[in-house]
Amino acid sequence: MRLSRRAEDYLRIIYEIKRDKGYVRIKDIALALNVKPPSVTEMVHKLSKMGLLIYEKRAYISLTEEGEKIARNIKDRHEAIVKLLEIMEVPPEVARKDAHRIEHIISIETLECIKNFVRKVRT
Amino acid sequence: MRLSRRAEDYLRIIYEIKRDKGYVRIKDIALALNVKPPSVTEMVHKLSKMGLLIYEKRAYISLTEEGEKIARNIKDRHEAIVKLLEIMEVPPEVARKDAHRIEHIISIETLECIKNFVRKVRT
DNA sequence: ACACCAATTTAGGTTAACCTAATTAGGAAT
DNA sequence: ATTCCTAATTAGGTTAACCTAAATTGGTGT
Repeated sequence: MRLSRRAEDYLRIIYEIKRDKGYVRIKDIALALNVKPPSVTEMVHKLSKMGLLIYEKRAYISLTEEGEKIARNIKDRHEAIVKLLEIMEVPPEVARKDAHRIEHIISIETLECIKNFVRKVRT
Repeated sequence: MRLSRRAEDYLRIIYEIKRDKGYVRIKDIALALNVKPPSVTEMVHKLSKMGLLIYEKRAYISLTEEGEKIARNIKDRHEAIVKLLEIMEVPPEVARKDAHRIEHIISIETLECIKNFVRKVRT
């Protein structure tokens, strides 16, 4: 079954917090996504049930292989879009913000075209 | 108050149906957006309360100035994005589909940059 | 005038994602 | 051992956008 945009956000943020901080807790996610802890608990349970992360009550959170794969895929999309927006001279903070929204919704085909385009122009 | 993405979809579709067909009814919108009539009735009431369209029970639907302005703005965004994707050699149907999602979420700044870029490259 | 039909509305769900307020758990400090 | 604090959970809403099933309406044909 297809993941919701929001679920993808959670996975990406968990991946980034892990990378930057070494461990991930409910609070960190809530802070990063600007939501309240109960919302995080709820989503984390859902993702856990889907086999995308491991979570035991009041413990640290870690992504499964599957979950990490998805998170990295989203980041990949993100980076391609940011580069594209940079080429178009969008100011960096705006580019980051917009990329975070666009990353969830473009098709694979479009993503590939963007990557090619960036590669070509970038020489 | 800010419009939801979905509300923008309704406005754009109403605008297009009006242009192509001359009049707009609940059924037409339901068909175009692939939702059931009760959902349309509900949203149309909401948009009517917001002053974006005129609707009396079982009558035709028409946009107000304000509503039409928004609808045209969305279409404007759409076209800019489609052109951009075309430059990147995204197949037309894919471009249209992705543009419909992207049009709702990019910032004005990014939109302006896209327009400039398209203008520049297009020469 | 009546009966029928297609379009619409009403009534009453569902789901995803959020929230607040109140409770519980576990670790640190006295 | 008790207290305290922070983090997390539970319980119980809310909102937006959808749905199905049933009732209503307005126009058409006889």
